[in-house]
Amino acid sequence: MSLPKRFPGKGQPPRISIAEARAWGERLEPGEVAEADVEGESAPRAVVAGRIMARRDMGSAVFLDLVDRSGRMQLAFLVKEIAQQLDVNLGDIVGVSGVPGRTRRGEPTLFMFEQPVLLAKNRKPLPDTFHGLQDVETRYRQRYLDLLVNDESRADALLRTRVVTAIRRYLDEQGFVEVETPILQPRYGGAFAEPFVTHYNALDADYYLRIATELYLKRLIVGGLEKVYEIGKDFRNEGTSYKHQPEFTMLEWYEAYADYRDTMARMEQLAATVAQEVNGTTKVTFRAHEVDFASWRRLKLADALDEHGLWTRDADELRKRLTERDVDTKHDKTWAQLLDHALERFVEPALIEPTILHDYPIELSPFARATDDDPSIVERFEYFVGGMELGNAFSELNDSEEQAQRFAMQASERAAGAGETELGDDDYVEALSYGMPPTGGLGLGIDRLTMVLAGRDTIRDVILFPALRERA
RNA sequence: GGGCCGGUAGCUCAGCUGGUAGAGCAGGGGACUUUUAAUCCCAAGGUCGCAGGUUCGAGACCUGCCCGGCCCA
Repeated sequence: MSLPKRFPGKGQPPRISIAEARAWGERLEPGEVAEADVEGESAPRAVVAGRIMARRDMGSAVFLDLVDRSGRMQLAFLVKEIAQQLDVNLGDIVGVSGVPGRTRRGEPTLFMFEQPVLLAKNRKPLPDTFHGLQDVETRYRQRYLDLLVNDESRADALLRTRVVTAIRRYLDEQGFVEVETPILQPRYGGAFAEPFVTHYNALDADYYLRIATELYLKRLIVGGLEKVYEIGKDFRNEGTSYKHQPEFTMLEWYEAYADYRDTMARMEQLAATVAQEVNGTTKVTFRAHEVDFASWRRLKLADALDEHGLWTRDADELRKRLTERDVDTKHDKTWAQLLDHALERFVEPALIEPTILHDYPIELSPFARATDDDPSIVERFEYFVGGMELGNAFSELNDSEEQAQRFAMQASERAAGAGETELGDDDYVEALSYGMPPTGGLGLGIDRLTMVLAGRDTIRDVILFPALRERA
């Protein structure tokens, strides 16, 4: 049997969404069906299509639940001959044309007077439509089944697209231009992370999947595009956790003539705007805490560490204090690494309320501009919600000579045993040497933001196809 | 990489102290004239993650491995 390639066919009334058909039914009284306005006209029809998600046989009457992306609606087959010959099952995709109405009990229903058009046959049993699909591994490996039977999964997927749309709308309205920069790069940089390495056959050269968009976007600021952003995948060759995936979606923006204070204000505005647009409120519950995206605390990094008795510029002293707190520091070679460890272990988990942590040590921040009153501290901030970092931003270093020195500083950190450092990028330094306006830049983890807005505990719930090992 | 937990029918789950594999839903057949997790009857459905081992006998106990989850590094 050959199934139709389109529905409805040419010359037939257009398909409407199930939500629209349902609303049509809801305008009628219980027990009522839509009637023709004019004598001699046939009753009005609603043409809809979707997947059959329930079938209830009742003697010579059959009821189906039809589902599309907009919602669910009951179909009633009350004509005996049609009901008895109805040859469709759970999971089949059908198109129908029916008269809108409501049953005696008030359920919006399409009353059917002809057979549905079978558009796709389901040949495998669907997962339990009452309990849904519970096995997390199957949910990730066969996400289509998860989306079909678990309403929350579908809601999360749709919420994520609203997040991205809201971000784009905000930035577009603010005069930013969206750009695309290379994912395959001859050098990687812009973050402290291990790259994925690949090989470019035509050039016979190793290339890297980008770990950040930073350095290309700033080249565009040099080129005069003034306000740019990119939303795209970054790749980091590391393990997974509730907040880590090897490929993840990052927003970065760069704004000429702005500094990190302007960038803080813009981030706060974006966060509140997106939350409001996506959820209708700036308040969300994440990991059992209610937090408000419209209310950000600003805290100096040194003060945050001092609250835990961990602010000192002396590496030996810091190591001693961490060891006293049962932290294993044997992998931390430099002061900067010890500090990072202290931040991650004690400060970050405590930042439940939306918090901006600012003024970072220069060793950890090779692209950020120094503060006016302390050359060892840079105009950089990271921001946190629910004990999780959402992003990182700074007043961009725009002096090419100083940038070259910073790369040299990174090389000496590396020589001292720091594992995560920036490799130099002469091509980037050259770009800066043509002059880059003072610029404020920011990165934002889209997956993590979506997690918080969706109230999900794991990043895998907001990534449709999370990374999994190949099954043997 | 380490520790803990899990993997039984397509799905959701039982399975005791080791004694030969169970239910509900889905799928098949039947009954029922407004049901909505419809209901009722019948039949069918298994590499108990994989491989070894212990035992008269293993879904269960032991070892290794695979996949997933949580925590730690």
